[in-house]
Amino acid sequence: MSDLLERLRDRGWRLTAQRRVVAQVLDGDHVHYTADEIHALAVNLLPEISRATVYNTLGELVSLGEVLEVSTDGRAKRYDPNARHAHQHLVCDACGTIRDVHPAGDPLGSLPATERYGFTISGVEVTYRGLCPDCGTA
Amino acid sequence: MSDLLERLRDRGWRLTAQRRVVAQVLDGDHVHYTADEIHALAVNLLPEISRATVYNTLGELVSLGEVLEVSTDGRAKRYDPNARHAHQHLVCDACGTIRDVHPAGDPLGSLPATERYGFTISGVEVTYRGLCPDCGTA
DNA sequence: ATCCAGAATTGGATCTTGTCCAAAACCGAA
DNA sequence: TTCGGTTTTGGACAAGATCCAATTCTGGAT
Repeated sequence: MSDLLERLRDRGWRLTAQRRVVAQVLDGDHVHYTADEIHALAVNLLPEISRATVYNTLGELVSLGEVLEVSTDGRAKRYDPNARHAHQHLVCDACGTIRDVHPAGDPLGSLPATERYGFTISGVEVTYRGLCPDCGTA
Repeated sequence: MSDLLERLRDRGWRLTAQRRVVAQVLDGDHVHYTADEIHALAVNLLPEISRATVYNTLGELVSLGEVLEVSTDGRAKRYDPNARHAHQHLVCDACGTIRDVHPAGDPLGSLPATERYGFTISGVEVTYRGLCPDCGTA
């Protein structure tokens, strides 16, 4: 966690109590939260933090490349603090939970030119879908 | 298009003017629309159709497996009438446009057991991201 | 051709997610 | 300690989507 905060200070971030708390909540988990979940967790540590600040801070972390924004279906976006390591996601179709996975194989190469339709391709995402342990046994 | 309508009638669907129009709008395109775009197109053909009906109909088509719901980032969901053929998506990060692609290679196999964390996996999605021809030259 | 029960449609209210703004509070360099 | 510029706040707002009771309509039965 201090890793992240140090990187941010080096980039000129002011270290406010609010930002520290958001960083602390995000730290190192492999199951990702929505902005409102992060807000709820942050409130436990700092009761007066506002929703807008959590959204602002998450947005800045995404811009800086420290956190990834992951969205599934019409649900709320989730924030993945594990932006530095290549990985894929496992999504529960019932409750929306997202987990990181680190598959062995290389994700397929890029698209053949005949399938690009003039697009400039910058990346590939691979998402596995299914039911998490909690929802699967219902 | 009548293919789709016939399959639906076989499953006990009542064929209303509204449903016919939604099916007609969805028919066979490889660039996918949002619900509101579909509503706008439907209004051209049937001025009094309501937004709720378009949402209802799309939801039913998704439940029946005739249409896929595709969502990207915080944007509106898009509807992919091409549910019966395996394919992947090409998404424009600037304007949200989605196109189908039909890559040659098999999408990677399923996840190794050690990476499943108790999930029951039902599918894999592969999405290429980039800029479409219109947005890329800006 | 007509009737009728149940299914579908309507449109407005409502919910959720997320963004925006001006005022107030705060951080940290000097 | 002071001060300027950065952050935070919270309430208003916007977009996407869902819900609901009242109304309309479909299609099988007659």
